[in-house]
Amino acid sequence: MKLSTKGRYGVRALLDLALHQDEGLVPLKDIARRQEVSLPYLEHLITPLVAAGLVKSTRGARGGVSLVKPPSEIKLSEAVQLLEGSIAPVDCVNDPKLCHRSAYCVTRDIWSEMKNAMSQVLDSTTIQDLVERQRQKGQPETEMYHI
Amino acid sequence: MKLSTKGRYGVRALLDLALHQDEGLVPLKDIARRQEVSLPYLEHLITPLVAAGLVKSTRGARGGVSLVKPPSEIKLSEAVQLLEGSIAPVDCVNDPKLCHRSAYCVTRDIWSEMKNAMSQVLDSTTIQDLVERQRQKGQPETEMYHI
DNA sequence: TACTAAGTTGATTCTTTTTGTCAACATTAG
DNA sequence: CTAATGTTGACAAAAAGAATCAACTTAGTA
Repeated sequence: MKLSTKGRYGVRALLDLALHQDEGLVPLKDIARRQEVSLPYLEHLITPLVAAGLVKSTRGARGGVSLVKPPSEIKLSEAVQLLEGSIAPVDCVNDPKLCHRSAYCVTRDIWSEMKNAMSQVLDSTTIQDLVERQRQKGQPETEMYHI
Repeated sequence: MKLSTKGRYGVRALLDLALHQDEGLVPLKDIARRQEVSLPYLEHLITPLVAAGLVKSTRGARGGVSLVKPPSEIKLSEAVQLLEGSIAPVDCVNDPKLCHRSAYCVTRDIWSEMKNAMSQVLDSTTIQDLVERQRQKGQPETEMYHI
């Protein structure tokens, strides 16, 4: 039941982007540095978010990425879905036809309940919520880390 | 966020075992056949359950496995923990020291909430609950599948 | 116009995890 | 004694995860 780095880094990238929105276009390089992720990898992480229209990218000098919607309208469920695919613990929860036992399988019902429990958390949290929590905690990113 | 076959097959094996408790010791071979899992693989799945004292095994002819506790006292959280390890979406939820960002990381808080949501489902469901659901659904296993 | 700083895309690679299999062994009933 | 079972550890094939690299496109700017 582990989240991959796609989901973890991807959500952090969105949060980082939201925190720096006011500075205009944010270069991936900056996000990569602050979030301690390699730039080539971040480029791949951001791809599905751009494809889905959650993030807009601008090429060229002074380019970068920006959020298309306000952070308050970006649910974590949406982001995680794009980054990781379905959070269902087992695929048969989404598509019963994948397993011929589905109709009589009671464990499948439990995995479905787990999915719902997770969805409830992710549906009720937005990037804006993360922004506010971050501002309360302070130290929004690693910027003050100069070794 | 996928459950591995260990968790899925393992919980099904426990349910199968609970459904056939009254027949005395249940050979792994029978569980493997009904649950459509290879016997050598099932042997490995059952190992942590035996080691934890959840399941008792008896070698030799007419041997097999049996539940140590009544099904009503076996929480799914306990079973899944043994089969899969922690359900925390990220390891830093269990051990903040794993990541130097933990203290200021708000995404970690969200993953922690997800873990709690999942735990709530698994803590409140026992193998006995599965047994009862299965009896209501009928067709407890594949026994009536003769092609 | 050239140059440079970006994002895009696809191929490739390395590592780890998953999902098993196999063989040798230990134990017990009959 | 023998057959049926569980135990253990080594091994391996396949898949997924986690990147890296190179070639390309685009856009600002000197």
